[in-house]
Amino acid sequence: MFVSLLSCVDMCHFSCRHCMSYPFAEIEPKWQQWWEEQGLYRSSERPGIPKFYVLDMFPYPSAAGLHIGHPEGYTATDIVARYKRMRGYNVLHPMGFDAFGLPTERYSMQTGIHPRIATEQNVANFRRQLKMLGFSYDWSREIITTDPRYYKWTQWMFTLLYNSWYDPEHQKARPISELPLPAGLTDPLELQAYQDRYRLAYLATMPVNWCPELGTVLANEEVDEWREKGYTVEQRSMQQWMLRITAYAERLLQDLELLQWPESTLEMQRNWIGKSLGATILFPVHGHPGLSIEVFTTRPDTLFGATFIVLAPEHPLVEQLTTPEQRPVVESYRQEVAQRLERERLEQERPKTGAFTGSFALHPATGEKLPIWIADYVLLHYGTGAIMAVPAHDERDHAFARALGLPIRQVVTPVNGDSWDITEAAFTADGIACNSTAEGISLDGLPTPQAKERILQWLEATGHGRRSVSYKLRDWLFSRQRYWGEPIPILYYEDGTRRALQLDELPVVLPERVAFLPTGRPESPLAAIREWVFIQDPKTGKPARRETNTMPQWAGSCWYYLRFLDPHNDAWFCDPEKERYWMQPNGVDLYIGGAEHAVLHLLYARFWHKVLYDYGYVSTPEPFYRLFHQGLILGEDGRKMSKSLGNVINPDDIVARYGADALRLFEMFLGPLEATKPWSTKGIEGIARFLNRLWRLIVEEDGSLSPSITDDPLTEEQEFLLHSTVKKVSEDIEALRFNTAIAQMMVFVSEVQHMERRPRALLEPFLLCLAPFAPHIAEELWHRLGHTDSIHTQRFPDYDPQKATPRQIEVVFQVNGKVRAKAQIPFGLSEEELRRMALEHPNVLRFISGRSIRQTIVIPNRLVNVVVD
RNA sequence: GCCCGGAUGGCGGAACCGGUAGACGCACGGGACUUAAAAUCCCGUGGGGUGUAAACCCCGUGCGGGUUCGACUCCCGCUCCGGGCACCA
Repeated sequence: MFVSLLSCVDMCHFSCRHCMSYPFAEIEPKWQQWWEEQGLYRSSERPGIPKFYVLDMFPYPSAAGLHIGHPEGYTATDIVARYKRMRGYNVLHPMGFDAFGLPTERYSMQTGIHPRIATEQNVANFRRQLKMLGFSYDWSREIITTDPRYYKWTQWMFTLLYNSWYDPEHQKARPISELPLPAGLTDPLELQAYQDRYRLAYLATMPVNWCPELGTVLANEEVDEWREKGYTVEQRSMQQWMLRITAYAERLLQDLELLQWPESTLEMQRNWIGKSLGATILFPVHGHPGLSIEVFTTRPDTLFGATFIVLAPEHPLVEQLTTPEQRPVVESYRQEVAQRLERERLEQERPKTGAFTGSFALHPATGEKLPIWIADYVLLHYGTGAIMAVPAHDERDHAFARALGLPIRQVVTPVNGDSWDITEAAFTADGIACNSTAEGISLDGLPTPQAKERILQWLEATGHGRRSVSYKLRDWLFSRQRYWGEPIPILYYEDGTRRALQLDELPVVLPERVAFLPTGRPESPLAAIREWVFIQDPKTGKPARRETNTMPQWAGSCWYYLRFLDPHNDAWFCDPEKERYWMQPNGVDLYIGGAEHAVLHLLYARFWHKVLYDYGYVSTPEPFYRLFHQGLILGEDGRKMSKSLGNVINPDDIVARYGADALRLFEMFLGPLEATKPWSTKGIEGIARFLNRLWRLIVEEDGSLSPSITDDPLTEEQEFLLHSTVKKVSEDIEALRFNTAIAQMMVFVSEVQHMERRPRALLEPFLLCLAPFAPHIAEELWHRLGHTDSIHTQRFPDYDPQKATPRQIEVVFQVNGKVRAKAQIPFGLSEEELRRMALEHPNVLRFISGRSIRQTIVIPNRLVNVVVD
């Protein structure tokens, strides 16, 4: 009985939903097919017509299919693309797939399905889902980064980097052949080693994160993710390809000025680049004539407070500086540190440890002997890998001095003259210099900024140091020991020389037959395919070995926005004329994607773009001028959607139940685009109601056109409703405030619902406003109203500012800032008239009686505030 | 620890340049239609109070101050939440 009752309710629910909902399941695929047949969203260069390039961050096609978060950003760009088209712009709105990467390779290891096949399947599913949502992509421009016709150019760009050096004088990349060489450098291996120090892509041996189970190195940002899944990650020293992104640090920082990006993202990039101004100072080593330790500091004004020197444990001078007596201590400390690196480095306030080398440096101003220590709180890769320790004015140095009993000398006092207990804590703020006098130099009494300037001049004049700049940014580790990535196009010869392949030799195609299972050896599965690795080089006739490492996942996304401009060109990555047409003057005009790419993809792509710019291959210094991040959509429970929590919403289910238009509208209505906000199943039902109400304005229950539709001219009220709606919707689209645009459209529908006669002149412009948001229902109703051409090729309606202002408006009368009365007045009523009305209003009189009026403030069309004693 | 965001009804949110706080949606309550339900439509809904009623009053945008005729909005000092970086000299 219970069961039958349930099924009855279910059936009723089911059948009612079908008879009451507009037929989205029919009309959505119908129009999608029609649009495709008509080629409605194809774009081509049309000189003289203003262009608009609106781009999504293309997805990684996982086996799980589209996540509910994908349609959020994609709908936003689609609304803008459709709106701009209707405004007469030549819009480029492409889509593709970023398909190389570890997740697919892992999937293949588990299922035995070849990554190429798995990618094809996943892409097909993603493409189906994207088409189901009715996005206006120009699918003829689709690209997939794993296509050899695409990655040919990714490989070519690598060779461009390899064949370039950064000329600091001209501040740009130049061909390596133009690198000035030292006289007498003729040996090929020596020449190669010399050039390697300048190439933008170079080999370096360094400690990396190696995961034995995965059989690959991992990027630093990937380590935590895999450790959480139970994999081990260890440090290994391996030879790796690096990209010299640090050469571009200053330009990457400076050009952020050109961009309209979220402040948080700009800030993250600035922090990531991490520019510090300061000085490098030379400390001669006692007993080693001619040998100096170079330190970097941002506080040269505290030079007189330096009481010891600390080198990074891996610093190249440690060997030479360690005295025989101290060797055992130093050696054991270095080993301890090397092992510690393998453990988590996360322990926040690790106690300071170190070892004394036995040597001393000489203070450049006082000649005092300063002990030279090594400690792991000094990092090899930042600054010069060595510091002058000023425990009085640096917290870390203070902690170290306290832990090891080293002297602390105060050389800066608080500006306000307060005393400061320097043994208790470091004083790190700016202040007034003291105890800072030696022969020929004194800083005493100078405020910190002036003290810095004085000491810098002294350092430069005496040759003890110079102004310098340091960046946190490090070079980009670019190789992976993976199969599913772009092969790095390098050949090695038996004599130790190597060369990058030339354009006519690209692409280096990924061999199809491969064993994916990790070998346990620190090399790519490609290394096992001997017939692919070992070849006779056709250009030189010499036996050669291919590079078996592949590129990281980020490579393909570094330039895809350029390939969309000319996706089928086999002769060049992008025709220069097409590049100029679509990229001038502001590159990608709108780029929307997740904030998780704030520093990785968005920094890497900017770097590659600048290299291409230096060669004149692209015409703008930056790729993406306006960037926006869509916020995360949480599960209905307010937690992040995840399979294990069971709160994942699948777009396929939503579209089946409510239609694509409802999903699109709802994701935009949820809240501000950039906000994190929870999904709500009840909420989408509200959107479905709105669309049904709209449908019933025009279509009768039997499917015929509503008899309420007339050819009447608009009344004044109707004109106001229409023009204020057009104004609100167009302004909100430009500002990406889709939630409030939809709210206004809801107001419109509610009002029209109550009209017995519904003029076409009211409904049709409204459908044009709705078309970018809900393209299917707008197209269907447009056709039902008798049109035969597409609504999406119409002009977006203009509004008349006069008609968008109401005739009557409510104003408030305040007494001392409190609302005491309201009144309906004609819009634009004069200040005098308003003031008179306020002062005559009984409720106002009641509050001002017996008091004297000090002031009356009149804000036309808004309020009158009467200020009384 | 440092850097960036944010905090508004029962919930998601709105309020553009300092000018009616709570648009729009959800949820909830009442009503109409219906044998009944669903769907649909109408009315109400920040909290408290006075009044038969029409109305009217007080409080209210995380907390404490300030500027202003007037503050969700600006300034100073906190609390909590989210994100990023993290021994960067």
